[in-house]
Amino acid sequence: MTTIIETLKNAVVESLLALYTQSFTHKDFQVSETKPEFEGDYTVVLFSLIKNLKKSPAVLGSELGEHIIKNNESIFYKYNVIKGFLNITVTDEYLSGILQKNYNNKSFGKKSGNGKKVMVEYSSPNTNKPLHLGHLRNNFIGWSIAEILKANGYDVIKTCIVNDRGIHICKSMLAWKLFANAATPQSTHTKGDHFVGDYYVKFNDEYKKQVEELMGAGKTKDEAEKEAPLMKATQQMLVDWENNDLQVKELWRKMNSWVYDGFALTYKRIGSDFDKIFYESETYLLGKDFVYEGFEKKILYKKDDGSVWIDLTEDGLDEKLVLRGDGTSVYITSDIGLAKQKYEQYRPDQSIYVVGDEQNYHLKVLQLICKKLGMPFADGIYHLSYGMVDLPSGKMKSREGNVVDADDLVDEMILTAKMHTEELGKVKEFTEEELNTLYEILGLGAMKFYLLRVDPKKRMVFNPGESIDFHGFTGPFVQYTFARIQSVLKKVGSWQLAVGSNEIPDKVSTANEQQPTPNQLLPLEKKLILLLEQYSTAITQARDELSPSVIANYVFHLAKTFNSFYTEHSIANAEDEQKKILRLSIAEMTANVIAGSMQLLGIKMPDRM
RNA sequence: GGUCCCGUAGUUCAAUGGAUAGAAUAGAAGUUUCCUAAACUUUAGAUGCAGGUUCGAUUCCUGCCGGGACUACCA
Repeated sequence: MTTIIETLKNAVVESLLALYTQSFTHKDFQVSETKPEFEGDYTVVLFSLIKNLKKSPAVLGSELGEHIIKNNESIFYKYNVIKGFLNITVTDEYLSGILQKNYNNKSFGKKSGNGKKVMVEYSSPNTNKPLHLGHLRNNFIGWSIAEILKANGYDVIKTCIVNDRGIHICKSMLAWKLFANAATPQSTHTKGDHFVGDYYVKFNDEYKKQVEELMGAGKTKDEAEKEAPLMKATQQMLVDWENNDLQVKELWRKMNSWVYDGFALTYKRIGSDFDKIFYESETYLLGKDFVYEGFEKKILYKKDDGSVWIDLTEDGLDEKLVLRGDGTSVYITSDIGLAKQKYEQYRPDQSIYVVGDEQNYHLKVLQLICKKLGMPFADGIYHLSYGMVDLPSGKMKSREGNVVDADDLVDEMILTAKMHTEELGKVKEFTEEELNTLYEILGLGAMKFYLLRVDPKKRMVFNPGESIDFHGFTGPFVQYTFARIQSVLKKVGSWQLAVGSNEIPDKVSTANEQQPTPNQLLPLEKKLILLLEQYSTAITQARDELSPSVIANYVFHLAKTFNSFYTEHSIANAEDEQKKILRLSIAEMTANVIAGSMQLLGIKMPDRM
């Protein structure tokens, strides 16, 4: 279905050709919503056209307006020109038609399949510590982007690379071995990922002590850090791991399984899931084979110590190591290998990496090397770079112990939802189970909305006090609007059955014939239908910008407008039966679009709250 | 040092080069015999500084000031 904005753009292009025999494209001019202080619904900005056409804005505007209306009278019926702006009004009949056709169409605004496949990699945790606030932003963005792509007709594969090996994993393993006395998550009643994370912290504490001791004995900091027994033991453990030492591998498997159990709980709770999980332990050796190719193409070169490098200085970057002197691969190498494997297994047209902006350089290097090697998937790599989440006090630093733990935060949000709900006392007859479900829906809704309402590219501040707010530009605000609509629809209950959706068009069109006055829709009614019609535009824009915040802003605006409408006009007790049906249709369609939008953000809707 | 990002109401966020820079929250003042007041209405409050590009700049360019990230044979 063509949106009103597209229709208007087409009409402008057609009119320009018909009137002045000059062709323009959609990109040559702008169409936006008309500002509320002017009359009209959509505005064509004429400035960019007047140069080529050698017309004054006033003349161009009226000639264009006249022509557009004459040729599209079912959609546009009135115009005015102010300065360089042509304001056009949409007919009530057209908007009513959209409403009648779509008020109970739950897939309204979504696009049908376009045959393109996109892979979205997100989350990508380390198995040495529990998830924190930053991971939550990553997870919510990744999940939402996948939904937004689906709504735009893409075939989406959600994936995750688990960083389950390496020196950092060995640190928690070693600490457990030395200090745990064979304790387990079960024996200590601790969630597995937190349990292992505690030993990672323990390692760092003990390591720090050793380093300080050595420095007290006259060593420099560098020497002390290298010579500390714990560090040496960790490095030995990594070597043993790579040599498939049975005991080390067994310990590694055991501790990782604890972490996976913990992650599974968290993922389930926050609603994250993946179609395919890659494990670094299985992919870290990949990527070495491209080295030979690279030598042949004279892209890579060897240094005296046997290490292999690529020179990216011509592209404004540095020289980058791809293989160590001993022939083992580094991060970038296995990432290239993984990228290749992804391509070979799934053949996506595009591969989106949801990765923090501290890795901008790394991802740039990754894509550039792939390009230089002539990999077919190189151009499809896209880094969806998101900013860090700061606290009001500044950056989260695990060393300073001010990391916001994901599980704690979820608990806190749900608890806050509970307190608010109990205070308001609107759902007293809910069962225990219904209440718990409601608290989760509200708490998670508040948290997801808070983290997704900001453009991913931007660094954002997480304010514990404000984020728990359930008023204003928040998830619960939108959820509340939805619940209210459900309440009205439930109360009126039988309207669809009694009236029948196929009867509505007759009634409205009859009314139109009898009453050709253009003011059939009240301002807020019209505003809402216009907004609802823009849903698919928001979905498209969210994809173009790869930003869930577009949806969050849209749905908030919609809910806000509906609340004004709800306060201003009675739905169930409307002036007459026709108005009642109109408003019920608006309410139902608003509820559907709200639920659809929030689904794109991974947020569920309560029927009551 | 080099590369890149960011400076918008007290605070947190908006604004493909377009009309009088929008919201939310905190502040002030109101709205409940009537579909859920987690709501609605009114009010006050901002583009770091200095230039440039043009009909028009929060947006593009240059310089300065302030904040941040990256610049590992860690991942």
